[in-house]
Amino acid sequence: MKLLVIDGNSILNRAFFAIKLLTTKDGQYTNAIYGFLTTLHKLLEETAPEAAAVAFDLKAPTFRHLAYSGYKATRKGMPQELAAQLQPLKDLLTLLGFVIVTCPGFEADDILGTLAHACTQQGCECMLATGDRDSLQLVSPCVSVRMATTKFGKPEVTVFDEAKIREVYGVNPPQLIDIKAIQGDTSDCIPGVAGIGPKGAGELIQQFGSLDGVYENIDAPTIKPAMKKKLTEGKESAYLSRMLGTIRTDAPIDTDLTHYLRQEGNKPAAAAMMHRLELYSLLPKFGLDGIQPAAAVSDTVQPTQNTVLQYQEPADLTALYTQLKGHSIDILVTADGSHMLSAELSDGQHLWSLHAMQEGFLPLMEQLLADETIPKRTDNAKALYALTPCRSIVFDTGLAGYLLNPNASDYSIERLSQEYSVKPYDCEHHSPLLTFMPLADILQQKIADNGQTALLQDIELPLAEVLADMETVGFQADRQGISDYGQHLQKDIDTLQAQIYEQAGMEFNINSPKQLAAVLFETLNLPAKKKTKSGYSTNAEVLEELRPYHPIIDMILEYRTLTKLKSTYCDGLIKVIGADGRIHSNFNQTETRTGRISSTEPNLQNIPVRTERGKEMRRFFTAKDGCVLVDADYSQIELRVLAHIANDKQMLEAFANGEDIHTATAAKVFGLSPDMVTPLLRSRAKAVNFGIVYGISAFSLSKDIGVSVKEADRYIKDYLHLYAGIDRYMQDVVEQAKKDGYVTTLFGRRRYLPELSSSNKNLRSFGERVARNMPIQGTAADIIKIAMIRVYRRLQQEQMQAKLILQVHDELIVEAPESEARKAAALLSEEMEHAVSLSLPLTAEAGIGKTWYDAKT
DNA sequence: ATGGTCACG
DNA sequence: ACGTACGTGACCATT
Repeated sequence: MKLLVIDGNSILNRAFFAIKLLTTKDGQYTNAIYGFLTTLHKLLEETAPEAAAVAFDLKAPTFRHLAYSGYKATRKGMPQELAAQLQPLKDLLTLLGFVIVTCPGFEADDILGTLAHACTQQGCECMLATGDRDSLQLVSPCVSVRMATTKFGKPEVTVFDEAKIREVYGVNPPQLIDIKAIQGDTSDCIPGVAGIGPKGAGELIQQFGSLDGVYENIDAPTIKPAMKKKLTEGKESAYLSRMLGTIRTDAPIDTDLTHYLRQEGNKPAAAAMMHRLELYSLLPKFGLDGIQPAAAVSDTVQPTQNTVLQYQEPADLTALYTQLKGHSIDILVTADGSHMLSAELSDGQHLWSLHAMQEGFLPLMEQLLADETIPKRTDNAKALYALTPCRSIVFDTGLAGYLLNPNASDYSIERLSQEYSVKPYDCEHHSPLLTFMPLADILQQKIADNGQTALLQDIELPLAEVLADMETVGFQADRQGISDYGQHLQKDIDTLQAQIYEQAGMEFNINSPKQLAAVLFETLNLPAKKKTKSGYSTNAEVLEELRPYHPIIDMILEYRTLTKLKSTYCDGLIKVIGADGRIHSNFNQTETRTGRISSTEPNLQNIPVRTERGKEMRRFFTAKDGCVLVDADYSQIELRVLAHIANDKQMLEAFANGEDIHTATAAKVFGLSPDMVTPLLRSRAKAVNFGIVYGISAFSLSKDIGVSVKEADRYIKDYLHLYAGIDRYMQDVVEQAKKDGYVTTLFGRRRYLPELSSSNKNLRSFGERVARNMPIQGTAADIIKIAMIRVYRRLQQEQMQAKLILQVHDELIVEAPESEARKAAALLSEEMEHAVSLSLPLTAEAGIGKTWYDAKT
């Protein structure tokens, strides 16, 4: 039989330091777990053992620690980021069917020694896997060591048998103990003999065979007087070191090797755990692809009711509606990936489970969903609204999950059931029938506990309908116009490409940062500035500085601009224009950590505007025949929100007086009258205003506005002195966040910040910046969401044809018949300005035009 | 799949 | 001494 014994701590440690920190969206660190499991997988493939054990240290000091009091002194505790991964790894290994072995008073390598010894006695082959060279002393005819390392994130394994050790160290494995006894090992706090290193120690043992041999021959002529002196003075230390360095083989652990035979484990639970750790690439490596992850893995939360539900065969569905109408009934409508509906209905005693394949299902659902008197819960309100008119949708598990913690990427009922450890109802005859009602109950309770009920019911749920409508309506696009513009761009791109090749003296792929860097910094010998992980950076900021050195730089910058426009906007947009001539973007409501919505396939929230040539794209976003576009955007919404939240007198006053905030800031900071503020000073003040919202640093500000770090630091200090309320807010919000573990917006939206308790300074600083920024960005997001709902409802109430079609964070676009244009514009800015009442006014100005380009004010 | 780059607020 | 502004998504090259 072949037994694989793994030094868990050693391999976990190596993996942790070899792989950059990874976290799940919930903040669970996973890099060491990931590295450990890839190494484990490689070991299993290479050694195919029938039995396996994973050894771990326990925290308590071992006997060897106690034997030498200096031992612990320099040994640092493991970083918190690593410690947090230990228990999850052990749990996962157990679920994967591995036996975990620990032993109080013994270290992991003593367990390796003990199991190796047991194998030797029982005539089994033993393979030890570790990252630590100490274990090499255990190698024997039936014991080999797999030295595991991680290179560039990939596991590597070197096999050490007796021959290999003789080749590398020139001695037999047990003699390694004696070498170490002389040379010592600072990392293990083994003193050795002062003044003798690896070379001297190795020669001595090779010559005399052992530590005893050395001291028996201490007068031998090959030992020079200086060496003899060191050895004599260090004799006691040498023997102590040998004791410390000898791995024990007598740990009181289970040595019945059959107990380590590999087991199946609990595959669904293991798969669920890997999903939770977001280690998707490992699923196939452990035979877990295609395994349905366990729906519930923990017993910590019981279903809210202990009702035993009687499963009812779905009967005649038309009759069912009549039966249900007027009774208090719980309905949960779920939409699968392709928005195919199913439903669960319960009257407290019975459970009906309905699906789309049943005769009469859709008509029943449409009737149920449209019935205002019947409250319904769902896992995807937006999908329901997109499918059919709905009334009284009172709860959405996905939106609730998102509000409870936006640091996740998946708000499916399946994943939420795991996160909140919800068990299915116990349902007679069909046990366990999966129902998500208990999950909905728990989420609803948690939303209430968090004070987020209004946020859910009054903002997110109504918004789902608005977004569904925006997606359905779409934005008309001028396909021919885009195509012509693309052709025009392509001509210029071809010309530029030829010129670039000529300047470079060769042809290469300009789109490849790697090849471009080679041309610029090697062929043309331009001064390289910034580096990235994989080479020299060629981004616009770097190129900008290189412009004076070579005419090719301008061409490349131009080429980048044009190819971006061509590929992302011309080619990209043409691909997604529907048969109706309109672009139907997807507006995701549970994507961002701040509460903003995001737009995909295509992203309509990053259509160019900052340069004239890019802005041209907006001419191809048009109103349909007989209609115009009405576009309104908030003026400085984030700074206004900041002024409100921080309750900063100076800034509130500036806004209340209708001043230009950047000019006002410049005037105050530089002590000038507003009409003395030059454009340069205003732009610097503007950069500081932006920087403040992002959680400024002097370094970044200096880079942004091109002054020294010292000068930038002065600006920030003066700014915070002037706006004392903002200064206080920026300190308070971080302090509060550290206390609570999360920050919130004015409307109770939360973001948890595990980064704040990281031991990594950069990560912690990041957390602090986020703590300062999220309440501002998030509150602005809340406000425009409220405005969207109000605009949507007003347009309905006024029975207008106009439709809301796009949101770009601080901007709303309505497509309206020409006859409604002025009314729509007034309505739009009115609803945006009055969406909420703050201690300063919000302003939104509307523009009207045939295209987006023309409508934007 | 990841990194580099660049488009937006 | 180091790395540095918040939030997104798409495209391309490379692995």
